[in-house]
Amino acid sequence: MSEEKLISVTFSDGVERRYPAGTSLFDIVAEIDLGSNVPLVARVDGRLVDLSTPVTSDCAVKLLSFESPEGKGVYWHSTSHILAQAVKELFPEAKLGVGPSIENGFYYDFDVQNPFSPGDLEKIEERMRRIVKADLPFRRKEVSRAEAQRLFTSKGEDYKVELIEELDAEEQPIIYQQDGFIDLCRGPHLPSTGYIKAFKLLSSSGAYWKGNERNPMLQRIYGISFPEQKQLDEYLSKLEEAKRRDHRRLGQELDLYSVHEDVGAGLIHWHPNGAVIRNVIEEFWKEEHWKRGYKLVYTPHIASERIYQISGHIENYSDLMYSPMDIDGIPYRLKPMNCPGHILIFKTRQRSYRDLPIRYAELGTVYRYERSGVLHGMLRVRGFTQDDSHIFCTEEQLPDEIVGVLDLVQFMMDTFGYSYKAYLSTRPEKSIGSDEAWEKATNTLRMTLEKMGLDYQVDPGEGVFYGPKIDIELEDALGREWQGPTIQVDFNLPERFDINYIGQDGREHSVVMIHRTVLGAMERFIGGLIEHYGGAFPVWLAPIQVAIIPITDVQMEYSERVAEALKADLIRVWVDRRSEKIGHKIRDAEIQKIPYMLVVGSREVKEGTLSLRKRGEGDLGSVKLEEFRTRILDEIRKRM
RNA sequence: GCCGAUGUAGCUCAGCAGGCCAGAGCGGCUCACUUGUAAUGAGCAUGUCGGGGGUUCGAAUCCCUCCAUCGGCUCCA
Repeated sequence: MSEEKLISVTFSDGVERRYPAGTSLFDIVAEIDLGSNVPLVARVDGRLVDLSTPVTSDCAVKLLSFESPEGKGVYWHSTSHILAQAVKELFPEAKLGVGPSIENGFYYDFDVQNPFSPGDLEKIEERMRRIVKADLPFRRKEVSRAEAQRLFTSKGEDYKVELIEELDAEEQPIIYQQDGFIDLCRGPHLPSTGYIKAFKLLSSSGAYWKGNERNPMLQRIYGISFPEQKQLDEYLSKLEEAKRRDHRRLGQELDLYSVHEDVGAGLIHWHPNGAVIRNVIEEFWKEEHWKRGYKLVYTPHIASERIYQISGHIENYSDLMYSPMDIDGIPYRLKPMNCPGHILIFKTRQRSYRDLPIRYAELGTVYRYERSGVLHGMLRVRGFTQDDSHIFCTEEQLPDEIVGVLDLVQFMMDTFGYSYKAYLSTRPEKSIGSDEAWEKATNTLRMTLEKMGLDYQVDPGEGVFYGPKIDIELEDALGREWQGPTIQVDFNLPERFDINYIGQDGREHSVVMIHRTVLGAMERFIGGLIEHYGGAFPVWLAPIQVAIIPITDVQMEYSERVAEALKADLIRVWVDRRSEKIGHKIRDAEIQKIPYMLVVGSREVKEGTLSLRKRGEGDLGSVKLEEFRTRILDEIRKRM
């Protein structure tokens, strides 16, 4: 009997086992009972590999199922290969682009004569089902560069050939094959196509090769897959839920806003209901800024082009600015940003160190040219109102100012029920300012985040050219991320505008300038809020806070009296005077997502009470007017 | 801006292998009902069939073009 060498495999749970050298992970897995947690791939000494990989020396192994991010990624990536195989079988002339896994699912890009139709997607799905059923193994093979070149050139896969040419010199091309389908791919992959239990192709669209708009446009197919049909159904119903919450749909149903072709794309008209929400938020915003030492200012919506030459906006942002209009022979522009105006106000007098910090804040409406294809409801528009502020301070004051802004951010986001993550963006390649200034400011931002105990990630090189920044990402009720507050230090404008202050030493010093927004823009923020709340706004924001529902006309007068009493406290009340059955009125109030309903019948009139009903919760029994008034005012005050 | 799809009543949608007055449901209006916690019934009216141009005896339907919207790409508050 030959001497079989045993090697030691340590699993992630600490268990150590011995196997003959050359045993594949797949065979190892077969011996272990892992319950329903089917392993898909493994990390061997930290490297992600196929289960078909043999273990040849002592190693640490971590088996990964669909429950892990890596497992999901591999699962989806393998599904994309199945998609590609199906497409190649049905459309042999299609050329392959790339087909990675993404945050939710996967895609694959193809160069085809005719874009895919919805009917094509069905046919492709059908073909994919056959490939899954055949349970074809994914086979990995390392090939030489020349071999890979020859192989993909002979297949006419120009894009793959391009990818091979771009491989690092030391990187060896790897191909994966299932059945007759061969793809250039780093892997790893599932053991076989049969692992895919439930999948769906979701959409197709154009996408530029390598994401560059000068490159040819390929046709991309998106899809998703899961180990269980139930998970796919859940995912699809989550998509449905997101659709139900879509701010464009709710904006229409709840009569919040509209956009008009005759006015122009991306320009929002706020209806009374939407305007209430905006007004309440703006009042709250102003109040909070007053409390925190900001001074509110207003600046004009158009300005001579000269100011944007000084600020550098013409130079750096001209493609997002609207063309000039001629006024008395001078070119004027619609305001794309509020900063120059605030700076001019700052500069109207000489500032002493005693004046600083100066915090100017403005709900400033700006207009920016957005390409037609990117417009999206209230979230991506061409005219919007930023909750903008510029803080002018000394270098010493910078840390405290950042703390102040972050504290405001936390307070605001807690009020709206968002959780959030912070990102620190450092110096990009193309930038202005000294190394020293960058380092100082970046460190200040970093130290402040740490001091406040905020979790943050560093985005290296993602800062703006004029300074480092902190971005806050919000997570909404559906777990989706939104771009939120941003705090930017600016080394550029103080220099361009030559803004400074007189220090204690009687000499001029340069001002440190911070741009910051907390909500971003009213349009985008409220569009996001609509989805966050699914249209069911908390009482303090609800356009109509109380619906009073008389059962018959006999209770109309009493109802009106109750309404008047509540209106006196600025509570937004509506009396449903329609000659409808109470069930109908309640249904409509629920659909309109009105937080409170007060049902008034003869019993209530006789007893001088109200029958209280809460949105989504149903009948709460009878209350006295005073009792209800106290309750709702308390909720409004607490911004519940 | 690019690729694809869509655009018919206030809303959601049917009609679109060209051909009598363009339809349904919801909503609206009128009338009746006076109602107890998620849809009372009857009647009436819905309209430059996205805009412009063309083909045709005849266009919501076919072609061209512009606009808007939707899904993506690229870009972004």
